[in-house]
Amino acid sequence: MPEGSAAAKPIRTALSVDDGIDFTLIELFFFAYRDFTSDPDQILEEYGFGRAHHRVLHFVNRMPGLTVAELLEVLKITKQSLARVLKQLIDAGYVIQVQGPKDRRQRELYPTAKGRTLALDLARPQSRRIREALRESGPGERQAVERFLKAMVNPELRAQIDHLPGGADR
Amino acid sequence: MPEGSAAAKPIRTALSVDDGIDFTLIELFFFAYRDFTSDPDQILEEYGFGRAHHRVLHFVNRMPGLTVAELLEVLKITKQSLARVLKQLIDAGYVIQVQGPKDRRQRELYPTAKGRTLALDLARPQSRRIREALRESGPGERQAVERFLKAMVNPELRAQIDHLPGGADR
DNA sequence: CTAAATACGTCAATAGTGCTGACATAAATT
DNA sequence: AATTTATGTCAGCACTATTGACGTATTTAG
Repeated sequence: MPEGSAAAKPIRTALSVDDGIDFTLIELFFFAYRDFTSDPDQILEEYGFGRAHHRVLHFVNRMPGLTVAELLEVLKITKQSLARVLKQLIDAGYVIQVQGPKDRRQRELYPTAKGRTLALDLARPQSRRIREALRESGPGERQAVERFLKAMVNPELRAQIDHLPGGADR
Repeated sequence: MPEGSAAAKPIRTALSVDDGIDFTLIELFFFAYRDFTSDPDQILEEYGFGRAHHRVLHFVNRMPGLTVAELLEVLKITKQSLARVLKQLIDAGYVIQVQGPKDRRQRELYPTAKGRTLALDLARPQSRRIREALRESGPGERQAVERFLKAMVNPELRAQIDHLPGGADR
């Protein structure tokens, strides 16, 4: 028997749904998300920002006054990862920090008018894409998609999502 | 009037669905995709591989014999981005190159047995997550999700998706 | 048959985003 | 007064992606 890498033979048959894996949804999810994020990516490029800036700006607009620690919890990144991105958004005037009223160690994060505008500009094409994807589909389809996506999220995080304003609860 | 960044005031109201944007699905899509990719990420770490390796290995298994140019077309990345990742997969014995039978400049890419096994190991938890998300949902829900995700993909790319084996057509 | 185009590989530099570890400061808590 | 907490920051590293440039083998066109 050939041991090691010397004589590995090519497998010529394609992996398919017959192998018991849901490749259809796995791949659709990949392609759909890629195109979904390409909309804001184009706009961000003009500002010299990336996806990380988008996410921070998004949640600061959706949860104004959240603290740095809360933002880290939502994004599930480290404070060092957040630091650069947040500093750039603050320096460029899209986000402001306000000292916490009760605990003065905390920095509450708020969007500026400029930050609010950009957040909306970034969200609009994504919302449009969703709207068009749901056009000519019954009301049940939207509910089905919502239920599915929520069920794809780790259970521990679903509660967090429900607390967003006008968000996934309703 | 304050000009510039000096006196920007914090906006304290939250952006919500009332602003005409579908934040519900935007955020669900974000959280769902993040958790969806976290499953294989854990396995990849043990191998010293990243998401880029996963994508290459995935499509080589789904479309055995595809050329480098075709792979670039599917992934929409540059050959320089692919190079390192592909070389590592080849050196580690997960993928083999075979000279094209008609055009000898081409390199057809095939998985090895080892590559096939890893691809399946990576796909399994993702497929399981999808299956559980669709549990206790009627057959219409799956179809609704499939239609939605496909409609989220840029129109030019939908044809490509339909050509995957046992894939998004049927 | 020679010249141009094509498929692929590779070197070098850069950007964006994430990580760990270490250390500092101010404010709250014990 | 000592400790913990919330935040900031410095330094270094990893992964993935980019552009630009150049080289080689092979195919195609003139």
